[in-house]
Amino acid sequence: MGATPKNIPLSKLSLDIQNPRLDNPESTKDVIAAMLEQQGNKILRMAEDIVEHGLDPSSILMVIPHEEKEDRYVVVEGNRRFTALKLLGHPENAGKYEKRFKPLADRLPESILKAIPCVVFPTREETNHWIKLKHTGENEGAGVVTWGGIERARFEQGALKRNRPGLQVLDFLKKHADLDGELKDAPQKVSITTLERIIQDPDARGELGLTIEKGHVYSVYPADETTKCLLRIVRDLVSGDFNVKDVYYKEDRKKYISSLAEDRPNPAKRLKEKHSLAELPSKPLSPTGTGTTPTTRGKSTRPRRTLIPPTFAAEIGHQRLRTICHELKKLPVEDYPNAAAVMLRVFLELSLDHV
DNA sequence: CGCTTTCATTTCCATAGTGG
DNA sequence: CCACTATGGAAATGAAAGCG
Repeated sequence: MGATPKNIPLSKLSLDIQNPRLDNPESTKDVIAAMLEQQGNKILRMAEDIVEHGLDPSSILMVIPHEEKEDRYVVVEGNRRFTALKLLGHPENAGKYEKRFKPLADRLPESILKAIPCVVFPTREETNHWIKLKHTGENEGAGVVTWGGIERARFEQGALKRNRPGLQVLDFLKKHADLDGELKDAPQKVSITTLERIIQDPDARGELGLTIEKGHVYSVYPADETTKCLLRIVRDLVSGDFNVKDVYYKEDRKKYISSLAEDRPNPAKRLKEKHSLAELPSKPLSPTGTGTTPTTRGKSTRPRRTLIPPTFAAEIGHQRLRTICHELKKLPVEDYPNAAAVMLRVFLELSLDHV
């Protein structure tokens, strides 16, 4: 152990000859040449970003002491960043990219190159684990788990100002519909770009009674009509046998929308005014259950959706029976009436045999 | 000119293949 | 026999073209 943070000037840092991105370079000159050869434009882009925003403070260079030269360090992690910095310091080494690095170098505040935040490790071995985590994927979750479409959309809508229509649809459904059973984690599972492909098609929008202005989604139908059809679409999206290719081209989308049939909103119920999906008040929990106010905690007022109540407790000695019981607590009867019926029969017959 | 649609590139995923 | 890797194909996303 003993990784210590330290600010080191550019002049005291060396490129790593053993950089895994490169195939056997001889000298640091080669390293730079090879890095530029491999990904010149990416490094240029990074240099631009550094000039504009400075160095990413959350991600510092990992260095180890130089083997020969006292007082110098070798950069073992962050070589792309370091190459960008080095070329910002000495654009004359950038070969064919020189002309493009020069103006960037002129704009770079000098202080940046004087003290580059690094973390010093005593030996290369001690860096291996951390480098692996950064570069070899998720590592069962120990490493970097990259964002999917939904996470990205959330970020774009939240932190950046860009509105994502798909996200508004999902948030709307979370507020206004009971997402349970197969749809419980639908908001995480749907491919948001596919959803947006549908609702960004003007013809589809017309059928669904939606409009999008500056990324904000509006509906001209009452909430329950909107919910009905959006829920259907989301259900299709997570159903497994549905993906982009079903709505890839305009013609596909047309077919798909008409296949929604009565799940489309009823034109008779069209409202005069459009309203924003985001601003609709939440729907009351159970519109029908007025008298029996379920203020008491404990029992759920929601109608049961499975054959065996999920709370049902029984000691079942038989392995297979136990798992069948478990499955019957999860299988939504509405959606799988036959499977549920057959399973129940098997469950009963096996139970009798077992007794 | 901005919004749609189509095309191209990148990324993801499943499966066959390979070696321990 | 199992676990891991390479590979091809499909899907998602980004970019360009097209259209009104």
